[in-house]
Amino acid sequence: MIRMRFAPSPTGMLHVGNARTALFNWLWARKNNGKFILRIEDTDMERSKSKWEKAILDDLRWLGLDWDEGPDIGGDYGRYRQSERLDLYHEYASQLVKDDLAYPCYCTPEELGQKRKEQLSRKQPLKYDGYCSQLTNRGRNLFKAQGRKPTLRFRVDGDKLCFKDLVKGEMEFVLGNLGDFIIMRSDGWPTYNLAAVIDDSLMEITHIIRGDDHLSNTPKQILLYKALKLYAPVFVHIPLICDMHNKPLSKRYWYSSIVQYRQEGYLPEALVNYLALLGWSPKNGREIMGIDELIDSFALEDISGSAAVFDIKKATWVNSEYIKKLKPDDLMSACMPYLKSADEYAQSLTELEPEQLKNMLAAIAPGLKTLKDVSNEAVPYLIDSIEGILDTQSPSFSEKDIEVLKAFNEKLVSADIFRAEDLKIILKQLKKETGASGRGLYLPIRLGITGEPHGPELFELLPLLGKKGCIERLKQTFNWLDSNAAKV
RNA sequence: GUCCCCAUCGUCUAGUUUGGCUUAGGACACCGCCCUUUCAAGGCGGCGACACCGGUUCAAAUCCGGUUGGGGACGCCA
Repeated sequence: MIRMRFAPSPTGMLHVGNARTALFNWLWARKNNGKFILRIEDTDMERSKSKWEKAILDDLRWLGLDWDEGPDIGGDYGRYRQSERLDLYHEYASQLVKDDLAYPCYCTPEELGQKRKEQLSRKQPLKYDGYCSQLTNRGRNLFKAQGRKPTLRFRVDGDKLCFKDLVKGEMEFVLGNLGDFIIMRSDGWPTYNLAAVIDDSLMEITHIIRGDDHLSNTPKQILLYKALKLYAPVFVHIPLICDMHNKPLSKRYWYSSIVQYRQEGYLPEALVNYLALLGWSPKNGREIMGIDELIDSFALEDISGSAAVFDIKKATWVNSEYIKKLKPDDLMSACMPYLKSADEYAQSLTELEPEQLKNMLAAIAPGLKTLKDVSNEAVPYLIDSIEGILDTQSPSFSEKDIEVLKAFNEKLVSADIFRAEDLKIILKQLKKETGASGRGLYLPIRLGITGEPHGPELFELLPLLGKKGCIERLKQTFNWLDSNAAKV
């Protein structure tokens, strides 16, 4: 049974990088009919907040990355918050002390900082000098008498350590430049390395897919697995995601946290699709892939070894592809929240007849990059009054344009029915009578009816507005022109 | 300072394991054309890369060494 995990620390929003890590783990679990476990690594009491845990869970759900075991639903492998597993860490840590594989260290953070500074200025490798590893009982008692609370350090022993990483290949680390490291804090809480090792082993995690910033932690962890006689998982270190300056993605950019994508109108399936393409690509070269296809073609051997730059333009393109594929009903319900939270124009759309709104949205869908665009794209075509738009857009009409508009208005008034075919005939006649064609014909009509120079196909739009709607809008435009004579 | 990772178009990448099939393929972006008697959408096309130096070889993007560049780790963060 393949058991994968995602183990975020609740110290902030779910980021794009973490989301991709979660996704890869999830994909591998689902592909192998394995389990996907969510574990909260909240051993940093200072920074961990339950509101962040909640936010992360929300984002994962939104992305569609569901878990089989986790803090909210439990599971057969015990508690899923590290803060609730303290007894386990103590148990294993005291075992290490008993075996003399770990020892109490009384150095204070200040002293350690000082030592580090000196090593740096002497251009020496940065590592713990092992001072407390030599401590006699008397020395220990002396520190205790001072009221110092010790940390626990793991004794690093041996000359080198090898392991295989599924992406990076055979790894070899020289242990000589690794100092004894802290596994238990002076306040009795474990550090990341200890807690993660114990949990991954007890939870029988088979593969760990994580960012390659953890690559140099891995030797420490393997040392711990060995010392604790615990089973170690397979390591898969994936490259980081960078911004356009080639720095690991930071919160500096709005698009680095997942929650932003909800607000900006990205579809979760689209984001998942794009994220999957960052550092991985399928053998067949396909790019737009639904979740099932993603699961089907995902393979660890196709993960790239080099860092990827997050390209918001491509992410947006993927999103627009997904919007185009939406069925009218789904499109409408997907757009609704964005219409409701937009300005009053957009809100008035939500009161339209569902059928009419659906048709309108379908007409503008091909031009949407994000769902949020819907308010900008749709409003000008759907509201009854375009006076506000005319005031803000202030389109300019030539004399010829106005002539065309007036002629168009007359044709409309005398038109029997008004469908796309009727419109075509009307325009044909208009062209003949006014001599206007192409841009000279279409643009004034678009402006006169919508106030905007861009928008969906007129042949779809105008029939939806209806004869009455078009005439009403033209009337508004004529009025606007009269009161803005200077602009004509 | 020490250790580790990475290096193909502006970006994501294919090709690298098993050297020739590659005038290095695809996608985004950009540009142009076509379609639609408009914009967008759509179709077609263009631009555009093997970081550098050496070695091995009949042959190297592909193997080896070095250089440079970028990133990571060295924390009582994860």
